[in-house]
Amino acid sequence: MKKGEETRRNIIQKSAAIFNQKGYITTTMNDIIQETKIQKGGIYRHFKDKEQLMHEAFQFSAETMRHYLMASVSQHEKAEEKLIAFVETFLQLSEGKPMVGGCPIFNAAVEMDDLEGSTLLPMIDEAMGLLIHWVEEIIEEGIGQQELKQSVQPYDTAVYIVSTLEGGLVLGKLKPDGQVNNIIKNQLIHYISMMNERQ
Amino acid sequence: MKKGEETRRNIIQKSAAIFNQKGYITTTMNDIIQETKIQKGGIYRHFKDKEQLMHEAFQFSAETMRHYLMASVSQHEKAEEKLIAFVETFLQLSEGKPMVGGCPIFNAAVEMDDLEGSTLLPMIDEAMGLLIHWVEEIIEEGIGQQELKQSVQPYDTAVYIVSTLEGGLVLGKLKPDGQVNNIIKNQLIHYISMMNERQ
DNA sequence: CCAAAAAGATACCGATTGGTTTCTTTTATT
DNA sequence: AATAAAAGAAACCAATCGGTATCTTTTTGG
Repeated sequence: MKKGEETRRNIIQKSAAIFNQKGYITTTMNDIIQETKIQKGGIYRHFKDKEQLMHEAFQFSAETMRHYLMASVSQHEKAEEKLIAFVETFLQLSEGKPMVGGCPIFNAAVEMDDLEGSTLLPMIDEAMGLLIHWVEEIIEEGIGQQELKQSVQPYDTAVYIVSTLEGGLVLGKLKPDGQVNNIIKNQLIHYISMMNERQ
Repeated sequence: MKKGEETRRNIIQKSAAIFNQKGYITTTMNDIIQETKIQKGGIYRHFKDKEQLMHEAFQFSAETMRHYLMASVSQHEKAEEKLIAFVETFLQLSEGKPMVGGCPIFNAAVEMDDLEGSTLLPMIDEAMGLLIHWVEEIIEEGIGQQELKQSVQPYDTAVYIVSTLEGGLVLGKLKPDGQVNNIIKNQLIHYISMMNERQ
């Protein structure tokens, strides 16, 4: 890999972490300079403006999270196990895995959803849609394999699970003793177990 | 009421709405000037700095939401009905009632929870604690009145309900057709009904 | 109705914002 | 090793940030 491409990725990676903690608008180019140790001229050689860097950093964050979740979920065969793995892996975000600052899609959604003219919003919308659709597919497959009850509604269930996880992650950050995460995890696992065909 | 006090409240009210949509740090004094039609000198006569205005605006928003929820919940006698009223009234935030921009406590939490030195964070923490504790009390009373099952854990259930509502509210804003709100509402009402002593 | 006090407008301040220009250094290719 | 191209540093830019000082207007209490 050429040198330039390497620093380019480094800038995206570093700034993605800052964006996810401080927010996209709140984060300044000086914040990124401080973290990357690359001067303004060096950064603006790789990105035409802050907006482009925001876009690429967001996509990087969303992808990172998808891959991390995917690696965990794909280790299981049954739908119920996949869903539990999804829940547990998602809640690892509270421990900074695979990134600090919580769910990047959700954080960006809260920051941007009331701002007019946000060019990031379509990307956020798509990334959240992907996440929900993925859970939906896991459930659909589980129903097809007759592991989950036929009465389960895949989309509704996916929206419900993701909503609870996202909300719980934020509430857990206010009381950082891990108690909230355990509550959300236990309640969701119980909820998922109720979808099982047997019992 | 004296004239000054009137404008003071007006500034708090207007800026609270902007803060809840644009975020506290992102909102500029010029945004507030534009909305209140009061010049900078006029505003800074009532508030020593932006931080003080942020604090008072947040408390105003949190109180407004509490009062709105309280007015709805207190109309019911039984715990199950109270909880359902809480869920339905909370989700009215998606329609801008009693304020635009979603839940002010949660929005502020997402914005501030990773920022160091945020003087707003303790207030956010307290406001969210109040909200959860209130739901917890409704559940405790319901158990005491033998309306809800003894096996129900008040705190855990309160955290779970609020998490789902908060997450669902944000997800609903990305797809503003009201579908997500209906899903969250139906699932939570079903969840609450399972806590009922009979059935 | 009048003076004192309160409220508000205007103009300004230094610091910081995102962004650009220019110059130097490093990397890659022959 | 020489040279061109790529990468990065440094200095600078106008615009905007939060905040202040000063002046004018409006409200208030006697």
